[in-house]
Amino acid sequence: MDTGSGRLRTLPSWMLSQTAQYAHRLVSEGLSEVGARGYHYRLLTALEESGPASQAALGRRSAIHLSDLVATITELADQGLVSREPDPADRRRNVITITPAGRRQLKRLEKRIARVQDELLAPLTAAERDQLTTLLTRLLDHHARNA
Amino acid sequence: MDTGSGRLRTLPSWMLSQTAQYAHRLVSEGLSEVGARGYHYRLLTALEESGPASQAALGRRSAIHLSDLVATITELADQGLVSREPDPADRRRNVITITPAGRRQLKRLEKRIARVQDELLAPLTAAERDQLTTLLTRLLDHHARNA
DNA sequence: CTGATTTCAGTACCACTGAGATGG
DNA sequence: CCCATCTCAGTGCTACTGAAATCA
Repeated sequence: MDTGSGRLRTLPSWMLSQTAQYAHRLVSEGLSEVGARGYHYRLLTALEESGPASQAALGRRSAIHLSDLVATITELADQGLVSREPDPADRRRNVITITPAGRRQLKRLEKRIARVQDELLAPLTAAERDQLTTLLTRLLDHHARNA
Repeated sequence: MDTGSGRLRTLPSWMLSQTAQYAHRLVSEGLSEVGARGYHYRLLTALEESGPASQAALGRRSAIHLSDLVATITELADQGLVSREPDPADRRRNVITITPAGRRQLKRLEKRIARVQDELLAPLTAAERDQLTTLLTRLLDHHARNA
């Protein structure tokens, strides 16, 4: 991957994009070894944290657009990792539930994700990693508020 | 934009992706006010820094994939911001040159990009901004070497 | 022949928009 | 009628892959 030269290299927005791209590549590679992609990990994680939920609720937790969620759930359901059942209490809704196979897959994904974080931050000390996440949190909070 | 909840929020790769997404949105909005997009700014900047150059050289400097560069140059040429001339010395090559109109456009883009950096980093002090860019530089250097 | 350059066509991922159908 | 939910189809940006044509 080419990181560019000149002014670009010192432009904060550019540095962030580049770093995020390395992160994305590492994550994608890690997940594809297990036949998954980012949306799968995000959805399965949200599902395990919140328990069975409607698609709308999962969309919020996983930060996946509802339109994309439809296809993502279909993919996971085809692999038997989640089930999609109509909600008897509210027939507009589907209730999505993680299956035992889904939990096993999530465990595998989590291992790979953890390894990837370490690769990503390899050149930083523990203190520096904290510094970085603190600064990023500040930025995220600010922009989430001023959305 | 939804930033997600749970474990996701503390995952470094996720925080980087999210911050980069805010950055990307701000940049895109800033540039689209002048009818441009990221590739245009990157290409024009590379062109002003290096002078007239072949497409291959520009691809390296601007970190734009050669396949995408073809379309980008065509777009800029259609707007009269760059010219594409065959190189008399090596007929495989095109020589791309920025036009006066291209320079004027680049000035406008630079102003907007500078404003965007400030919006992006608004919640950080000058010292914290330095901290952030230093940490990101460390990461980028590391991953660029171990490419 | 080898290798550099340009071009074209298509893929992938993530985010988003708009419209329609169903149902509370 | 209004609103939430789900689905479908399509767009945009960035990055990338593979293959062909041109020519030093």
